[in-house]
Amino acid sequence: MPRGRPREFDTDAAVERAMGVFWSRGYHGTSLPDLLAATNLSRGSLYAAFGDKHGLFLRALDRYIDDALARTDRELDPGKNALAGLRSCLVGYVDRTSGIAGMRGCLVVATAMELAAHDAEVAQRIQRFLKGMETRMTAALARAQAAGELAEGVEPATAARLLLCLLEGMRVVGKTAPDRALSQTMVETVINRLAH
Amino acid sequence: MPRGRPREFDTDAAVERAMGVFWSRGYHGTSLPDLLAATNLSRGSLYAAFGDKHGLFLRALDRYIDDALARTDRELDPGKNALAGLRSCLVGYVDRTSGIAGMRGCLVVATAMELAAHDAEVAQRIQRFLKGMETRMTAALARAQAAGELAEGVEPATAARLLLCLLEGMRVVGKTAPDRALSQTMVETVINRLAH
DNA sequence: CTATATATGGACCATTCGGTCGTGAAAGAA
DNA sequence: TTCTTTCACGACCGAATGGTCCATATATAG
Repeated sequence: MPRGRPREFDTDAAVERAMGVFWSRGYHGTSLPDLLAATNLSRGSLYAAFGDKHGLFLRALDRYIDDALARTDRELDPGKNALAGLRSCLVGYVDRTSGIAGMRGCLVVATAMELAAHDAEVAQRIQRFLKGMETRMTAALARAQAAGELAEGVEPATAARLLLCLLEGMRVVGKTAPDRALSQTMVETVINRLAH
Repeated sequence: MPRGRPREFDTDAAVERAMGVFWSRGYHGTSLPDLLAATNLSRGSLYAAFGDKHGLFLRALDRYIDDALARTDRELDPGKNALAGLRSCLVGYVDRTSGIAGMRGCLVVATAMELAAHDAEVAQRIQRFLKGMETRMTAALARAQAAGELAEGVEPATAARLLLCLLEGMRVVGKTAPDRALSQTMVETVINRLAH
């Protein structure tokens, strides 16, 4: 059994707060003082717990990706209707890419554009997220197809890639053009075209 | 008539080289020495010509956007068939988001994610690009519809927003998942669904 | 109690940041 | 020629960067 003073701060909470800072400022745009203020940690504690800025960033990115994939798993729960799940997934993105929420953007997309080309550890995580989303949507579309709910000639893999690009594109467009109504009808149109 | 030594360096060429650096490293990831090396300018010359780093960045961003919109104008030339123009536009994005080219990414998308939320001058330019792309595609779709080439129930404005999100999403996905074949069939599928 | 382990806060480090300035060379216009 | 303008080079600036270290306080285990 370990002796001595136990860890007093909540590591997960610190990661979550750091995630918020990286999310709104980007990796290079976030300074150590920014992170110290957000986490309420001292320099020594932060470096002892996470190694360095990059290590903390990876932790935050992992956290973000885990959350996003878990939410998608909930929305595309195989127990529920597949098409309804995809619809709620898309509608969720409409919410997250409209108005103020839309301007917050997406940590994965921002990180992909900022670091993926020069940072293999980051690139691998981005790939994990994108592949994860794509396979989940492919599976949901396949279930919809098996249930006879898909329109003629709709290939699950192809449609999943389309939805993936659509979702990530919404995050980009949502950064400055939060036209909620048009996004909403766009998503409905896509779903209606996919379904029969 | 002006007297004295004439300007010896090509301002536009310097902007273009700076654009390349910002493109691959991002705004915060690009240092003054990076820009000096890329442009072959001295510190004094660069500041005299562009004011500061931010000013040079805006010039580079404007240049990038102008180029992109001009290319789209060429592809969606009203003199040609509208649907064929849209197809070549999408195919061009497949090229630009696959393999090595895909990993280069897009300056507009990267800038939107990195700076748009905190920089009004940047946000306005991102909006100019997105609006410009959307209106051009809306117009092309309207021409296709007028020519009776569009499938039943396809609304130009809605479809244009869909294509806009699709294209920007391809830039994101292309950063790490350069699956050319799937992108290609996805684009073909979309066009075929749009057309009758 | 003592020993151990973990926190804090801040001093401190070398490096790099964006930005300013002055000197001197170079070249066209008068 | 002489004047004027623009360039390159590099020293220089204060501030901020990411990162290390240490003295101290505190709380638990033995």
